[in-house]
Parts: sequence; structure tokens; C-alpha cells
Amino acid sequence: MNTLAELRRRFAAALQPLTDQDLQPLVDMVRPSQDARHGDYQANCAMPLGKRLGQPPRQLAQQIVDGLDVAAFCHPPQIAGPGFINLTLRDDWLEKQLNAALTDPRLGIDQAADRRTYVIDYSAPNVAKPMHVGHIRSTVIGDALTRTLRFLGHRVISDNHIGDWGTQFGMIIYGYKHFLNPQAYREAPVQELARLYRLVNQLVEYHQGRAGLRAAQKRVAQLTEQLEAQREAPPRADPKEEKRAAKALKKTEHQVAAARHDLETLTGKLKQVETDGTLGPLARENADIASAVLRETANLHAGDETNRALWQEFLPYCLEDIDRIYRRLKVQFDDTLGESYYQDRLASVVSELQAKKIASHSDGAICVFLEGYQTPMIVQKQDGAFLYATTDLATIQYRQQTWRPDVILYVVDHRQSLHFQQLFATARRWGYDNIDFAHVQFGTVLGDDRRPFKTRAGTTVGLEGLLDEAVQRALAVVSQNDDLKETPELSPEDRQRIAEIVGIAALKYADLSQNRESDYIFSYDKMLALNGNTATYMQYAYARVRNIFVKGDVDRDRLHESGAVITLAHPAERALGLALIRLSEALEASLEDYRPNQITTYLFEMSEKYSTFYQECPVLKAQTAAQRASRLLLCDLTGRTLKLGLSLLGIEVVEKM
RNA sequence: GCGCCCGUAGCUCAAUCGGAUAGAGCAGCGGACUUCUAAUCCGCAGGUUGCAGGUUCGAUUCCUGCCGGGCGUGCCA
Repeated sequence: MNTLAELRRRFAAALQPLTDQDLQPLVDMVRPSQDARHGDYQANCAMPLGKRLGQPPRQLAQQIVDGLDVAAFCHPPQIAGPGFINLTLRDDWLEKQLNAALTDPRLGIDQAADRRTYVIDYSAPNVAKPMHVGHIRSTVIGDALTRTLRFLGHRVISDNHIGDWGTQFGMIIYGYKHFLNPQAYREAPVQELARLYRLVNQLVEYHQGRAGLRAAQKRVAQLTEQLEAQREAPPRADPKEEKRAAKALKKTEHQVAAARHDLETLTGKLKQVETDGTLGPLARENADIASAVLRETANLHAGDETNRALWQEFLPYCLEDIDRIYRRLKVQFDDTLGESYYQDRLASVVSELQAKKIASHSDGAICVFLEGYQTPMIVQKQDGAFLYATTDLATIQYRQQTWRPDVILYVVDHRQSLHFQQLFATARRWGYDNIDFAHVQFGTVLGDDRRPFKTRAGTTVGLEGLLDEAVQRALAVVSQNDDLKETPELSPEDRQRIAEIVGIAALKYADLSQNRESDYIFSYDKMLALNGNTATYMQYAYARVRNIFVKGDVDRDRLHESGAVITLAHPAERALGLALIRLSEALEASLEDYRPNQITTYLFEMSEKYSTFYQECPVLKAQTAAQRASRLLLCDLTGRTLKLGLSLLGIEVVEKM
């Protein structure tokens, strides 16, 4: 049962006779108290309503309380301050909820009343390119939303909209035709294809870098010159002008620094290739590689038989490669329908948009012009090629035909927000206005230096290396802790298995616990910290719960069959009990704005309550048999709540750590 | 230039569509292990929520201006 939802229903009934206005906003003002001194829940609706009705808010609060039927689960409501209504749950009612949850596999959490169909579009890497740190947020957030929605009874289709039709295949095809090591390909095709991709990409970047070197040098020179001029300019008479000039100067200084930095990394990269015994000659021999790669890509799209056959051959290997990472992350998709899947729909999408006068010719391209946007959304280029906007529209069409979703969620980073605004607006004009579209956007992963997370050498960090590093560090933590015990309990195999779970969990949790909209600073140390809002802390809490049952040789089934019940006597027991009945509130809150950090915050607070309880309330050595049984049941419910809550985030627990 | 987002404790972050005395964790200081895992717990200190106005019973939240930062911006995804 969702206590908050129930309280809101009761308030709606009490408010009904007092106003004929929309009750929803008023009812939403019933919420958990932030401060325990104001009770467990509070209603703040008397102030705004009193204002609208021209009545003193405290008097109105009294009227609401008079008509409020909550005696079964609350102490008499208290009116405080300007008109807050404070509610405190009765212990006997709390106990009833907890004892009911004990016998329910869903821990007393109801399924949603309105079950809807969701398509969730997340992860979406470009296959054939190694996955990197940028893919983790989409994958982890999308997976958590999928699991949570599903648990609440919604129909969810998770769809990995992979990039399987882009230039990266042109690169591999070119590499295959020119640089293949046949034996390596036979023995380990995935690795060989990855090598070809990296090699060709490096060569393309080299030549693009060479081509851009002049411009970069020129830019530095130009900006430096501009900077000198600005510095030597005489002071302005007008203070306003002077201020503006100072600002412009500062801006130029930044630009010079950035341009120098760019130039340095560029020359560094060029030098690296030129001095390399293998790469240097290859670079010279393949001077037109960039345009050749584009030709291979265009041929693929045009239906060239050789390239199609190669694409068909490569794709399974590429999928195998990303599947290895998904298996490790324990992420699964219902469908993996990439860009290539929609190729034969694109032309008709464009002609349909034209027929409906939604799209029109402009500068040789076909564009959708939207009110309120300076730039149009281009659906077909001058050269006839389609763009990702076209594919996204075709995808919406397919999803509507196939699943008739109520909602489509796109878990994609915030830099694409303009694209999605235009996409959704176009889709609505096209007739898909019964679908609720949402861009579930998230910020960039940054390094300590607040720049996008890179290795020391300046290359992007591969996702696999990231997982390895997290697991390796988790192994050190687990081992260190086990060594500190009087008699270490874990075999090397145990430690390795636990480290895999703890390391991956830390990585996922660090991401999920952040408000998804802000950029976040990546830190192994922080995510594997043993205190604070981390997965490790909660897994530890879970392991301590389980250990009590081991140490006390308590059989859970027999405990439940014994007829024992939870009674809340100690303040720490009550605080824990209150937290335990609120998982459903946290789940609902997290789905309101698609923010998994609502769940992590809940789990952290609940774990803290457990840690306090653990400290203050002996379980196995409780005073009486009834108290011991009650506390054991509280522990059991805590463990199950942790396990369930974490599982909805895609995070596993361990029995020992 | 235009558009979107952000600015909260020394650091990393919260704050449940305007609620009561802005909360955590690190880092700092002080306590608690003959007792179920001290990977823990308890306490102290730390703030003009970028700045200046405005809206009202009440503002981190809404509006205006300014300062500082990020991202995007007609043929990449």
C-alpha cells in the first residue's frame, strides 16, 4: 500500500465540500515531512486555499481536519504555524502494514492502476566502434527505468536503437579490403575488426588533422594578434564601453588558450603517427583514405553487393562484441532494431511529409520548418541522403504500428535536446499526437579536470576497461576487509565473484544516484567509498542482515510460520519501520520525472535507519523471545526491501562481503 | 547573434512542480569495538543558495536585469 497515496485520497474527500476547484494541486500538497518534528506527513494546502476563499488559513485547516477521516492510521492531526496540518502515523497501523508486507512477495507494493505501454529507447551505441564511458549513463538509466516500470505492472518494450549503418562500417570495409590479417580474422574476428576500425579511424583522423593543421595554426596566430590589439587599445572614456572591452579581452584570452591547446594535441597526434614505423608509411600510402571511406559507406547504402555482403558478415561479430558488455552489466533488451532496420521506410517518410505539406524544399534539401525554431529539421540532404531525423521519424512510425505505445522515452544525452524537440513537434504534426514523447536527458561524464572524461593520453575511455578497473578496485576493497576479520571467510574465488558484483554495482549506482540532468564527475574512489550514498554501503547493510540469520542459525521460513509479529518499541525500530513502508512512494516519485536518484536516495536513507537500528537494538541477544522474533522479522523485511529496491536499479546483492 | 541548461558548505552532490530552522557524504574536530561485520554508529563545526531587484503569509524553486560557466545552433549522430 502506498501510504502517501492513501492520505491524499482521504484529503481529497475532505476538501471536496470546501471548494469546487480542481483538487489535484491541493491534494499534491500532502507530502512526507522533511523534519520529523512535524510528524510523518504534512498537508500544506490550507494556506493557498484559504487565500483563494478569503478565509484565515488556520481556520480552514481546522475545517479540513474536521472532515478528514484518518483516525484508522494517524494520531489526531495537529495544526501548526500559518496552517500546516501535521500527521503522525499510529504505531499499531505501521505494524499492521509491516506484518502484511512480510507475507507478500511484492512487499505490499501495488501495481499501477493505469497500466500503460512504454517504449524505452536507450544505450544505442554505434556498433563496430568500441563502447566508451559516454554509453554508460544511457544504458544504466534506461535499464533502471525499464525494470521499475515493469515492476509496477506496465508493459515495457526496451529497444536498443543501435547505430549499425554509419561511416564506421565504411571504415571497417575499407580496412578489410586493404589491411586485413586473414589469420587473425579467422581466429578472433571481433578483435580483428576492432583493430581494423581503430587503424582506419586513426589514419582518417591523421589526414583530417593534417588538412586542419594550417587552419589551426592560423587561428592561433589570428587570435594572438587580436589579443595584442585588444590589450594595447587605449582606455575608453565611457565606463560601460570599458567594461565591455574588458569582457571581450577576457573572452579572447580564453579562446587563445583553447586554440593553443587544440593545436598542441593535434600536432602531438600527428607526430605520433608520423614517427610510428608502421603507421607512418600506411598514412603516406593511403592519402585519400577519408574520401575512400565515405565512398565505401555510400556504396553500402546504395546496395553495392560486395559491401552489403561484408556488412552482413560483420554485423553479427559487432553485436557479439557489445553483447559481451551487456552480459556483464546484466542488461537485456526486448529488441535491438538499429538504424539499418528502417532504411526501406525513409523515402516514403519523406514523401508522406511532403504530401501532407509538413516538409518542403529549401536550398535543395527537404526540410520541416517549425514555428519557434530558427533552423528547420532536415529530413533529406541535397545529395539525396537521409539523416538521423528521418530515421527517428520512421522509427516512431514503426513503433506506433507495432506496439501502439502510450509513451516513448528517449534516454539520450542533453546535447540532443533541440533535435528531440523538433522531432517530437514534427511527429505530432504528422499525426502521432496521442503518444507522450519524452527526452529523458542526462549530463556529460567529466573527469577530475571538469573536461569530458578521457585517459591521460587524451583518448576516450573504453567501457570495458572501465568495468575492469572498477572490479579490480572492488577486489582490493573486499580482500582488505576480509583480511581484517579474525578468520577470513572468503576464498579467492568468492572474492573475485563478489568483486565483480560490487564493482559493477558501484559504477551503476554512482551514475543513478546523481540527478541525471547534471554533468557528473567520474571518480572510482567516490563510487567505491564504503560510507555515504554508494552501492557498497547498501550491499554491506544487506550482508549484515543476512549474517544475522547465519550467526543465529535462524530459518526464515520457520520464523514466518511461528506466528511472530513485528512490534515497534524502540525509536530506532519505529524509524526503520516507517522507512520500510515507503518504497512504493519512492518508486512513484522516481517515475514522475524518470529520475532513478529518487530510489537511491530512499535506499540510502532506509539503510541509514537500519545501521542505527543495528547499532542500538541487539537482535540475537534481545531481551525476550518475542522481541528477538520481532527484530528478526524487521531485519528480514529490511533485507528484502534492499534487495528489491536495488534490483530495480539493476544492482545485485551478495550474502557476504 | 539566437536558443536551452546550470551556479547551493572547502570538495562531490540532495532538496519530492512555492513550505516550517536549506540536507547528506567526503575532508576537519571529538567520542563509541570483552556485544549480531567498527566497511559501522553518535556528536561538533561548516551557508547572505552567483549578484541586485520584484511577485506573497512564505522563494534554492517563479519573473526581470546583471556576473560567471556549459551545451546547441541549415545538410554529422
